[in-house]
Amino acid sequence: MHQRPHLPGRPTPRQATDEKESALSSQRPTLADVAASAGVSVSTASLAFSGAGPIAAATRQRVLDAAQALGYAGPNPLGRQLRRGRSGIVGVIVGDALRRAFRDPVSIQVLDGITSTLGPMGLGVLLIAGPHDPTDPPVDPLVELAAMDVAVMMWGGTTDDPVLSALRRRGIPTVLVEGSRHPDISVIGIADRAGIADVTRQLLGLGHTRIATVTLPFTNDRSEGLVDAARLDALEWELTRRRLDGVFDAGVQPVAIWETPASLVEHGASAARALLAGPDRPTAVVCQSDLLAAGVVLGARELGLQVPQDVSVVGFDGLDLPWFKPDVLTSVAQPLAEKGRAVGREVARLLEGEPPQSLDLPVELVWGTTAGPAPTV
Amino acid sequence: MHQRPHLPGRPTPRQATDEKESALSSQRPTLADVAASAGVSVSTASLAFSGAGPIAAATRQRVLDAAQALGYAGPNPLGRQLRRGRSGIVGVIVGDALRRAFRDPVSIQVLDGITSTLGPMGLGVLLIAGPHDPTDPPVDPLVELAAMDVAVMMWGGTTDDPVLSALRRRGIPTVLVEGSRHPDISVIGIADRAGIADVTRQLLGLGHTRIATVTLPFTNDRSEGLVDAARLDALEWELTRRRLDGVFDAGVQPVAIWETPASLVEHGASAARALLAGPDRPTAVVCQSDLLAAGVVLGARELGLQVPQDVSVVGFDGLDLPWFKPDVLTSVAQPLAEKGRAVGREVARLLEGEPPQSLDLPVELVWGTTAGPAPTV
DNA sequence: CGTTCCAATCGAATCGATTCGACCACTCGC
DNA sequence: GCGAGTGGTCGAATCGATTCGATTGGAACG
Repeated sequence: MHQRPHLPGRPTPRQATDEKESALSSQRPTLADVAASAGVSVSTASLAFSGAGPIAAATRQRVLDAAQALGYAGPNPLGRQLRRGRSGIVGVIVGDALRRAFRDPVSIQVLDGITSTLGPMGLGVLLIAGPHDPTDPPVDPLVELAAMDVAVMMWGGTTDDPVLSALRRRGIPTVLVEGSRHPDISVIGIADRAGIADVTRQLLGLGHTRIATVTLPFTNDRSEGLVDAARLDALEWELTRRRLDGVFDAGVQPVAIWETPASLVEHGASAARALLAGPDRPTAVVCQSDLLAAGVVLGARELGLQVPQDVSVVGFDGLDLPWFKPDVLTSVAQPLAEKGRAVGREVARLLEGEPPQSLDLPVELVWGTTAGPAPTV
Repeated sequence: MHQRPHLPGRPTPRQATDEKESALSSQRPTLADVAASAGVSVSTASLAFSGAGPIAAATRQRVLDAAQALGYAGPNPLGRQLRRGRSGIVGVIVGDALRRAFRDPVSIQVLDGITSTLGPMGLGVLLIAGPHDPTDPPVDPLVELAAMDVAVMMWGGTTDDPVLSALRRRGIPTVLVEGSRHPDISVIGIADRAGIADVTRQLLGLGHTRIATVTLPFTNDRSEGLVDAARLDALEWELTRRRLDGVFDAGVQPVAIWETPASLVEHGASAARALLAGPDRPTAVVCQSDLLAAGVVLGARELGLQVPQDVSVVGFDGLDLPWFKPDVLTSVAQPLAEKGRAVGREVARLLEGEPPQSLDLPVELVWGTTAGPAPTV
């Protein structure tokens, strides 16, 4: 693992200290080389690049020319970072393997909002996968080892999340997206519980009495199926619980609670196949995400049911799904990009040394074509 | 911008050098603090953490205990990185704003392959957006400034890409995904040209004579519509050209070439509306991606056409689109995750100091339900 | 009992920058 | 003509680790 031909990294430590520096200059040039070549001190050369301090235009140009001649592409970020005590990196931990996490447009849009806010601040996003494969270590080594000034956890997770405690141990300020309220941690959330309660009440107003609900995962173990009382007790994910509570808040006792292993169309479809096949099927299904809802609609159609004539379906997120056209999901829309931007702003605040501040964004009911009056039996 | 209350970063530079070190230890502890507290030298303390060298178990434990007591969470990555000359970071530049780039499952799956290969090697992925908004600077500042050991460009781009030259200037080894063959740069590609030629020949064999093709973007300017000779000359993206050449290779002169601004369902749909409305419509459409193909199918259905009875549609990528069920796109499947893994392996090679090595992965024809014999007129 | 050898430990150099305070000419104003 | 002020430059300390070579103590060996 050591004796490779010629690494870009550290070469042999025996540098010709008493030789002419530029003699064996196959190494990458440093600021010191540039300074020497320009005939100025290192500090002056630094000034030429950073612009932090007074410097004569001529000197500056001389340094820049020398840099050009030596093929020096600017100060080494590693040196700068060590000195500054900042890496300029924000670790973003997504709640799953990337290919699964990002099949959900929700994460993508939030991530886009985050990067577009952080970018102009000179911060980069380090992508870290969350816990997924049970054979993996519970926390990605990057969480323990990578340099980051702030961390963002893209899924609220549970309160005693090992990732969260690792970050805490390292003293890395953290922003939770849709987590549970935590005393000294920033949580950027949405009014999902109230939003779900609202849309559920609308369904009640339309005469629905047999209402089922299709939920996001309860825990990391990714199981699928009908939820009984025991399972309900085992619910760990705060997000799932909040949205479920929204249904309860409307005074509804669902005729069925179906847990899915991920927010994906196919899992909505299988939920539909299970829930809507029997004779006493529900007349409305409240889903905790739009992808699930879309899946339920597709599944219902497979069964020969019409939406919304035979069954109403509502989702959550307010996604724009081009392949769903001309139908439009009835859904509780959350401001996805704004959520990302809010995260970005909170990251900035933390970097400034401000205390954590949580925030709840509003949601908005979007009445589409997938929900309507309960069928008259 | 300077006088904030208490930053996590560098505080006041006036440290009590002649004081007791642990006196005003509100600062984060360093390895030196731990060493002092454990009564060993800094080098020994380092050994206790890195395990690189012989150390007595008892000593090691003493250091670890001291660290625990001080709340020292392990060596500061910044110091380590500077010393090692490596940041452990791989910059991945996606070809667009994240929200657009990642609406395409192709990028996501490749990215997943990359991270899952890089992760076990202790490397992290720094996400960098490619050029998208024309008002933005042509290269993201991160490309110029961020610390990275290797860069991956997720879209081949053009040969004289400004991002590529910036990386070159910085001397950062680079891996191109689906780029044009470059002498001293690693390119991980697929046999897309041959694959498209193959599927096009199949269409010929099925009696199709009027074949149109729907392409990926020609340039960064994101225009949409029929391509004339002038526009064909302006084609910059190598990827688009290769797949187009595949059609030509089969001896087909397309009755229409339609350029889309991105690989998205809706752009496929508008292509269909434009291409399939007239009386002399093509009987087959070759699309450069599956999302485009799916869009074409949906668009065709909107026009009242049946697929594949009235028009055959083939795609490229071999995606699994749950919402497209029970239909299955006829497509040229590429090994997406394997592509990502190949990128990861090549990154590893470059880090070892090996010379760049390019690679072409095979594709496989998947015959689905969206292509069939040409309609008998 | 004197060597030899090895494991364990330490000191010091080093990575590549930033930044503070000192210093040196100048110019300006009186 | 002299002190104050200032723009420009430099030296040196510093960030937090890693690592090489030297040193030490004790066990094994002849």
